Amino acid sequence: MELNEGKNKFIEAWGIFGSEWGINRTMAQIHALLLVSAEPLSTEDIMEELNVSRGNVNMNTRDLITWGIVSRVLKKGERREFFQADKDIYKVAIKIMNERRKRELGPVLETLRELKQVKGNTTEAREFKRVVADISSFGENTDKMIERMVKADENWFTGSLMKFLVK
Amino acid sequence: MELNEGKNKFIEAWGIFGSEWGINRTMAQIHALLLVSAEPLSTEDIMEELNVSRGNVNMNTRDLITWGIVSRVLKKGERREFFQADKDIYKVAIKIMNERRKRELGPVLETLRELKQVKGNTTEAREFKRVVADISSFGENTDKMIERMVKADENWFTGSLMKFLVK
DNA sequence: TTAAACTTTCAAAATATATTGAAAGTTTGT
DNA sequence: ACAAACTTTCAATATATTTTGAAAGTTTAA
Repeated sequence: MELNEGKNKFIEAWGIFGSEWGINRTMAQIHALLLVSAEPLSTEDIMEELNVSRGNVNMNTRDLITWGIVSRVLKKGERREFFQADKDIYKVAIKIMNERRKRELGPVLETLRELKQVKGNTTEAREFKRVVADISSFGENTDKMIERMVKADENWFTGSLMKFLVK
Repeated sequence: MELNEGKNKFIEAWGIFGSEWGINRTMAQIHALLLVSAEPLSTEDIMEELNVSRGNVNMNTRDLITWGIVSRVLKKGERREFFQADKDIYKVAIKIMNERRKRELGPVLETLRELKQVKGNTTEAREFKRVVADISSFGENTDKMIERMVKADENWFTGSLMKFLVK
C-alpha cells in the first residue's frame, strides 16, 4: 500500500471510530490528518485535504485545542496559524479520558450522590438505593483511576499497568 | 427526594450519559428504567413510563438483549414477555466494554495492522508507520486488557485491579 | 381452524446534529 | 489610518439518526 492510500485509510478509520464514540466525524478526521502529517497544517490545507468548509475546520480545530490534543504553531515569516497534533498516543489517550471524565462522568457522579439520599425504607426503595450505590461506587472508582493515570508518568502506564493487566 | 422522583432523575441522567457515549437515548433510558425497577416490565409498561412508541421499545429491548445486559422473562399465567436488566454493575460494565471491543475496536485494529505494511522508506513514510505502530500497540493492549477482564472473576476486578489502580 | 393477544417490521415523519459560506471581526505591516 | 490577510461567527441548509404507528406476522388457547 502506498503512503497516501494509507493516510486516507487511517483518516477514514479514525473518523468512523470517533463517531461510534460520540465524537463528530470531521473532528476525528482532522485529528487523524494531523496525526499522520509530517508538517503542521493550515486551515486551508485541512479544508482541501478533507473537503470541508472553512467554518467547519475552524470550529473543530478549536475544539481539538480545548481537548488539549492539538496545538497552534506559528511558522516564521508566515502570517497564518498552523495546527499540529500531539503524536504521543499515551498522552493523547489520557487527555481524552480525563476530559471525558470531567465533562461527562462528573455530572453523573453528582446526580448519583444525590440519588443515594432518596427517602423510604420499603423493599423497593432499598433496592433502588442499592443499585444506585453500586453504580456510584463503580463510577467513583473509575474517576479515581483516571485521575491517577493523569498524575502517573508514561512509564507507569506502559510499564506497570500494562504488565499488570495484559501479561 | 422521593423514590419516584429519584427514579426519573436516574433515567434522565443515564439517557444523557449514554448519548454522550454513542448509545441512543431511548436505549439508555430503557436500560435505566429496568435497572431501577423492582419487577420485570412489559413492552406496554415501558411505553407508558417513557412515553415512547411500541416499535421503539421493541427495537431497543432487542438491542439491549443482544448486548447481553437485558433478558426476557416469562411470568406464569401471562402471555406476554417481560424484560429484566442484569443489576450486577460490574458484569454490565464488562459486557459493554467487551461488546464495544468486538464491534468497534476490532475493525480499527485490523485496519491498523494493514497500515503497518505501507511501502516506502522516506522520513515521511517512516514517521507514518511509527505513529500507526504506536496507536496499534496501544489498541492491541487495550483489547487484551478487556479480554482479560472478561475472563477474570468479579473479585479480581473489584479487588486486585481497583486496589492497584486507586488505592 | 379461528381469533385474540401479542411481537415485529419498516416506510414515512420528526428530531437532532453537523456543515456551509458569506459577512463580521481581528490582527498586522506599512 | 488603512487595507490586506487572516480568523471567527452564526443563520440557513443539509445530513444523519431516531421515532412513530399501522400493517404484517406469529403464537397460543379453545
